[in-house]
Amino acid sequence: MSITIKDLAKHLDLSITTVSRALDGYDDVAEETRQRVVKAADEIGYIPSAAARQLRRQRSDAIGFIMAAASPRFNDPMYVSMISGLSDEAATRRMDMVLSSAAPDTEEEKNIYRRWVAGRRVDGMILNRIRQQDWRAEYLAKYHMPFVAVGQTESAVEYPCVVIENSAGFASLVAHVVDRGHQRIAYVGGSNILVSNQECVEGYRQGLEAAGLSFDPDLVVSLETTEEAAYAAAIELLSRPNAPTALLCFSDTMAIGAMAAAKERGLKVGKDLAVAGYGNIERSQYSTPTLTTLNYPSYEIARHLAATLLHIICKEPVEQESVKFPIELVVRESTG
Amino acid sequence: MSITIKDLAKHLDLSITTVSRALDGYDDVAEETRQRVVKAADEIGYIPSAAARQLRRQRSDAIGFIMAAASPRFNDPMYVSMISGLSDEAATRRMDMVLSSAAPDTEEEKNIYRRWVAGRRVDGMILNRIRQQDWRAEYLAKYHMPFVAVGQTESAVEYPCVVIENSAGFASLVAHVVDRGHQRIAYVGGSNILVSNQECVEGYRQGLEAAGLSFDPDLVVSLETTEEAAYAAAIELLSRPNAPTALLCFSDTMAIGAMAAAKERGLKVGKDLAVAGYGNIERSQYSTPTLTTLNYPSYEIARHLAATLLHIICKEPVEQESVKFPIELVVRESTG
DNA sequence: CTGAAAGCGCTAACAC
DNA sequence: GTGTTAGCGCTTTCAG
Repeated sequence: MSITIKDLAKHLDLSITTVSRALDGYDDVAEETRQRVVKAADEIGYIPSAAARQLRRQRSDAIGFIMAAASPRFNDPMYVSMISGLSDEAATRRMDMVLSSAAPDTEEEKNIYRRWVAGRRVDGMILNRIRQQDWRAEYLAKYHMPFVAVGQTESAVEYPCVVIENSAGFASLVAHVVDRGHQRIAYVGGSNILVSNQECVEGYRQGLEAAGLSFDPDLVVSLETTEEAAYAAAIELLSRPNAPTALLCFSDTMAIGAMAAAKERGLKVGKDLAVAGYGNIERSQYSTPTLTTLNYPSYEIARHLAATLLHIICKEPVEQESVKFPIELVVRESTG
Repeated sequence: MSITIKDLAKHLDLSITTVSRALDGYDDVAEETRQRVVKAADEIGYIPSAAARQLRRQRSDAIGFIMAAASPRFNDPMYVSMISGLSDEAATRRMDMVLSSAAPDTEEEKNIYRRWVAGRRVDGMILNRIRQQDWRAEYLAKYHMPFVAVGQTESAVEYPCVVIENSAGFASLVAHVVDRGHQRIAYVGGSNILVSNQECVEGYRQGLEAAGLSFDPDLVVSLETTEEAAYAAAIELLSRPNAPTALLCFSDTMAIGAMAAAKERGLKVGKDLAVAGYGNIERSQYSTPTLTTLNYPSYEIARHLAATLLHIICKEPVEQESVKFPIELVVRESTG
């Protein structure tokens, strides 16, 4: 089949041991020999078999990531920068990333975990969209598979994560629209299963409190994180007798749906109605009107996550168990 | 470490051979035994080690894909649907996708290929953005690594691919703007190294010819596929004494850059100037004005590519060597 | 129908 | 410094 270490050893008239050690840069091999080996390996095009090496070393040199599939063929554009960040960081250590997508909490998702974890296909995993009770964290902990995540669950398992300042972000968003004169502010949220959504609600509540406004549960909705769901919810909210004048959304995509609803209802966004999103995806700066949002630095977050995970895998000390990522307000036209 | 086939065999008081065969569904094992084995494997949570299996079977059960990294932290949003399509299709065969990103024609890119191909980390590769002289195709062919691609190179290597009707697409785009009354039409293109760009130029030329307009090389520019590059080029084009009144761009991102240039020059897109893109990315329907573009069904293309590749890997007959994907015109505000 | 044994390609003790 | 040897966990002949 492919060219193996045996071929190379024979070619050089050396034992495979010596070849292996020379290539791995051990110091108990004569410098001259090492050079000969490296040169020959290069000429002959020898690359160690990943499978053999993995089997022997009990390491796969790969990290795994699973995208939360929304509907088939549609996934959040944020994933591109996330994935780029993860694979860029992995590449710095000559590691690979193995990727899949699955709908959250499905049998399909579990199967991938089983394949990857019990089958030792990866050395570690990255999780995002952490859920309140997240079986993934428990599963990985149980199998001693290193992992890092965006956000912390409620479960007992401890793991390194990046903390996104969702509460502070939404509080600042509330402050911003209050400053623009709004009093009836709604929160168009995502699934309550998501920890981040709950944090956003909390920030929303804090923001209201800080502004001396009362929290009205009727102005908080919990939806699927899609444009359509947000559109429908916004239509309903805006049809109420005492309709809100500001809609703060859990994602930019949802905000865009909400803006469509406003247009449908004959309201001018940025004037009659304030709309804001979360994510600062590219679209948000090209929508009409341009969207006020909270910036979410996904590439940087991903690099940090991967770097931390690689530290753990390589048993290097991890600087900090959790690092905070500030979320900053990006003011554009949609809030006037 | 993890639980192995040996443990399971001991637990059942069977030989590992029988266990292996029972699990792989061979028919030369007693039905009763098979059931016992399957049940025990499930209870005990046995999953075969990926590395051991790969080593023995000389297959990795994974396909590889490398994104063309533009600048660090920025990658085309089209990749999300592409990657989703690839991994969804791979999942249907319980295969994984290994992913990386690298700038085209760099040493980094070559290193990944070496690792994956010579190291047998993948069973096949998917290529997009095929280049005129594409070393990747030659390299993969040389190492007998199965692959499929978006588009065909000029090199001698034969491989299955999807053919994107770039020429027909751009010809229809020209026809459309001519129909809207434009006579001086420029092509704001991508790198000439890309086969697809050349095809677009060809379609542009055909479209002009069909409309009885002459081809002016000065109205064709070749750039990096970024918003910034297109912005700069559009500024230059629009400053000319005999400026074009229509800009057809190689990508939606470039078209958005061109629209920004038009605004800068005080031109009203859709009225004074027609702009069109290619890709039909999400942004294109939320830009101001909304963008006329050519739809590129990346999810479907990806699924088809992966399906074909998996056929080849599994040595199943491939229906057709190359399949054509039609590119359809999506008319929006930017062309009036 | 089931088991014994070889070996995929590599690394890591351990000898010399 | 270098070679011999024993496995990593699995699949697959080949016997029985």
